[in-house]
Amino acid sequence: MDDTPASNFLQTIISEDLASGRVATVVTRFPPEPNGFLHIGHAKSISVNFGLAEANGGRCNLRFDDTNPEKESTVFTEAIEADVRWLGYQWDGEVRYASSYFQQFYDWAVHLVEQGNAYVCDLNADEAREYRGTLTEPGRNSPYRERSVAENLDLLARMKAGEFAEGARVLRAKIDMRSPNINMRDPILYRIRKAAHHQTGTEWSIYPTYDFAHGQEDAIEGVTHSICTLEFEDHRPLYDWFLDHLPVPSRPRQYEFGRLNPSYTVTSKRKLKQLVDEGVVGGWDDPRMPTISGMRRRGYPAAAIRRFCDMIGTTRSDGVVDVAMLEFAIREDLNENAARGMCVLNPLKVVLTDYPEGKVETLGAPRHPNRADLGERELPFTREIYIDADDFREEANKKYKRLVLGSRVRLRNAYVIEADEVIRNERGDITEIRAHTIADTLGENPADGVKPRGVIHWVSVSEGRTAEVRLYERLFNHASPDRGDNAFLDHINPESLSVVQQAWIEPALADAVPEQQFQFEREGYFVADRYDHSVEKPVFNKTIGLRDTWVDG
RNA sequence: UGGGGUGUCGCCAAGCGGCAAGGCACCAGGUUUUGAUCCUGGCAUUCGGAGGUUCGAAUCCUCCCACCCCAGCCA
Repeated sequence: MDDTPASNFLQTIISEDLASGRVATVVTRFPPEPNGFLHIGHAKSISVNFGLAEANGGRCNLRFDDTNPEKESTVFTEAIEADVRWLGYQWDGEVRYASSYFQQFYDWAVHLVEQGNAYVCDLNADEAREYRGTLTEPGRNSPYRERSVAENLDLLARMKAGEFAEGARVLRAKIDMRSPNINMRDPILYRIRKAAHHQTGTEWSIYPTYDFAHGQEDAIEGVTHSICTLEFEDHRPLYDWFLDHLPVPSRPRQYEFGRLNPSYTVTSKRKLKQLVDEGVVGGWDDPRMPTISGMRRRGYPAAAIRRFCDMIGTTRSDGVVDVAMLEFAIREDLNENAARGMCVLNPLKVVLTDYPEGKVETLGAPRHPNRADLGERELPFTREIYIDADDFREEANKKYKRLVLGSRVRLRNAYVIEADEVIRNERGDITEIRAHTIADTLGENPADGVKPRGVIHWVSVSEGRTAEVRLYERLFNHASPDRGDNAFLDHINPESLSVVQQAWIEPALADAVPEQQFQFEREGYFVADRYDHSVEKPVFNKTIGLRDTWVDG
């Protein structure tokens, strides 16, 4: 895709490391905790980590940071692996698990204790908080801080053996309770958890914290550049402290970049879960969700998501990225690759009075206006057709480029027609339009020089098929729904989903395969639903509308 | 009032002492059997603010301001 690595501060660092010989081969890693579904923010992290490795001839690992058994499960590890693969990336070797290093971590904890750099603390959570101090006040030493090495070793072994209740004791590093960086105030290394772990079962009753695990995981795997988001910046001194005090096999370095915050959406796991739990959306992969599986179901091409991640760059500043940029990337990809078809969402029947009853004329139409390689499709034309009700007016000004009584419009890929008459029901609603074709207008302009006002799409009444079409709009009607705590639910767009039960599609569209993407001409991009679509019962999801610059109605 | 960060066009973002890239959005034209695409042009005398250094500053120095992160036995 890209021949030159994107210019950003991380690439600059890597280039220097490679040039100086500090690093021979770049190794990065994408380290999600398997406690939820991946979202657009993770896509950015994936793009950064895999992208940097790829651009520099290195490797990238997929590693599950599974240090907290209570919230994790294999349904998430499986979903995450699928998402990463779908995005188009392949990790180096086997999937890694922090949990497979548990014994090593424990040995290192013993090492720390032996060196006098860690101790078992009996303070409970509330007491520990109190001793920790505040942002502006230093903390105080735990009364258990000066236990002997022997006692600490004994207590740690018994913690591991499961002798103590959850919360009864923890293992802490002995650093500095007066440090202005709260992470350095004797951070917790191990806590007691009796929960079963999805990988290690009941083997362990103590589990390492993120801080005591992450840098060592990187060191074990030979990760050279450990890239995370800005909120971990304060943890870097601790990350380095462990590497300084442990006999680790390599020396990784941590770098941080600014998290991706797209407008009109939320990315906090808690809030996404709330949307699912409260039934605001249909599930984690609802097409309106910013999850990778949601975007996939919505029809966003993986390549467009990757392109978007490249477009926005990688920096240390935090800001809100306009979703218009994501939308641009999606349209750019789909415009290039999606086959065209016609679908009438709001049907209005047109009878071509001069056209023979029962005649079916098979017209050919290109699948793509400027990609001959995609070939043609057959397009049956008949006396009765459907057009969209929005494409007809009894009268209109010159700017209305659709069908108007007494004037002409081109039927896309077919004839120019002229509307003659409107048929109404008892209530006065228009139920049908009578029109006639203009002779010899297949691929030709009318011989009399009277040009049609515009071009509209259509579907044959007898040859067309019906489909369910799900129309999606933004889930939120506020650019920053994430602000505030629960206020985000007040910004839900009540019209984020509307379903057209019986739209009319041209027959060629019924052959669609799940996840196949199309442009329904003049309407937008649509995808055959990954789960619900079938040839017998076609179901399409609206991915995104066409860019619309029509100003006057 | 502790520590760590960030501030360049509406949004994202290059730039790293030599005279403000690019993309998105927007606006104006052209082409067009999709009001799409495509093409052309426009869009920061100014870089959070104020001082200073220098022939020359978005880039260096000083002070100030705004915003973000940190007080889970979460990651």
